[in-house]
Amino acid sequence: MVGKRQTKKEDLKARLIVACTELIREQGLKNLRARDIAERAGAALGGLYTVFDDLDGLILHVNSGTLKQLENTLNTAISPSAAIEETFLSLSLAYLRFALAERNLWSALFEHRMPEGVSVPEWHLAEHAFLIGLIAAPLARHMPDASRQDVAIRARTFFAAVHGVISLSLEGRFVGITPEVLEREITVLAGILARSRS
Amino acid sequence: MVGKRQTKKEDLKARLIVACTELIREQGLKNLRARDIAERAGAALGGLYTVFDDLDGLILHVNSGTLKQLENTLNTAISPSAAIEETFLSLSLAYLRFALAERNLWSALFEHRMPEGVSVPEWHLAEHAFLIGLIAAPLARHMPDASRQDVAIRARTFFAAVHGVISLSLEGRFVGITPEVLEREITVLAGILARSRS
DNA sequence: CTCATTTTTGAACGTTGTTCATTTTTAACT
DNA sequence: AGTTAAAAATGAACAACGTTCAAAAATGAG
Repeated sequence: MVGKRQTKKEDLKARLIVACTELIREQGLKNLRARDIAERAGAALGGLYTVFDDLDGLILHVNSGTLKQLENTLNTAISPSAAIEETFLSLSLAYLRFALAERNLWSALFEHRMPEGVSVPEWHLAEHAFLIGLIAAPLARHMPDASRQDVAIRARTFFAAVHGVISLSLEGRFVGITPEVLEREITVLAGILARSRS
Repeated sequence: MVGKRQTKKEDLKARLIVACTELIREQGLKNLRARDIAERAGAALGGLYTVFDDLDGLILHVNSGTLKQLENTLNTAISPSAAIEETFLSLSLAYLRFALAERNLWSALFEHRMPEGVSVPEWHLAEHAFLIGLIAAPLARHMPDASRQDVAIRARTFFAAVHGVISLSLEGRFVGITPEVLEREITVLAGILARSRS
């Protein structure tokens, strides 16, 4: 049997992650406060620092959960046998809709920065890999002479391109465009990339 | 003749912008401190708030200067009569090199967020327009049936795509790639976009 | 039940951005 | 030049933040 000590600690950790996720979802990463998290989790302020090194550690776990959500969403949006045009289109639109539906959680994935000198831990970097894999699979069939690594790099490029369009739109930089136009542009870009030959 | 009052105020404003620019360039937006800016500008802490509403106002002016620098760099990178492939390639590579050379100032352009509820002032949003214009000019020749606005939207999409690739790389998300590979990927993407027909 | 150990707590600390009463500077007017 | 009201500069003080830590509460082995 697991001791009451460890049980309570894991419970606190889970409550903190839930509270932090909700607060980021509701108010965005920039308005996140350690005191708000502790209060919503029903814990003392100091408790947060008995589970995580600092706020960044907690945010990393929230982002980890968001990535898992995103992975599920994207996985159910595609069928492995579909043509590359259809797969790119489905992935891009599913990504766009996820970003729109969970704007703050999605933004936190890319807005969050580690403090000076500290880099993102390896276990969290690795969690991004599925995004590349999703694109690399159909792309490999279009790059039969390329190495596995080159396909992965190209997949990363294509993801970053679509991500950039969505990101710059939702950030409200430049003059804003309507969601309908954004969806159209994403559709066009996904088509261009799917049909491309370098 | 202009009064000593106004002269000194403008001088203070200029010194603050220079100091803030240098500090962002050296240490990045995240490590920017109001006290450091005032000290480097040779001013009292409170002086900052007699010229700008808050730190965000000052950062906006720094970003304004960075955009002007970027505009000069990109303008000298292209020739108006060149083919679209060459123009897209030159612009993309010049943009990449600017981002690499002034990484922190360039990052600040996109990392900076206004406080809750406050939106970026119109005069600063308008300063981004040249980026779209640079791409829209050659693109219009490839979209003869499209309206001026549709061309601008597509130009924005293409910029965002290239920007996304550079942005995600320099942020160090996912597994990093070397500058050479990044340059290759940017070259490939610029070619794909230049040759695209939707 | 006892009590040494672990966990939880929230007051306190150092560091932020911002404000404001005070001092200093400016320039219009005798 | 001297006077003085207005403007500007100053830096101590304030509120709010992330983080720490001495003290209190909870735990579980004997």
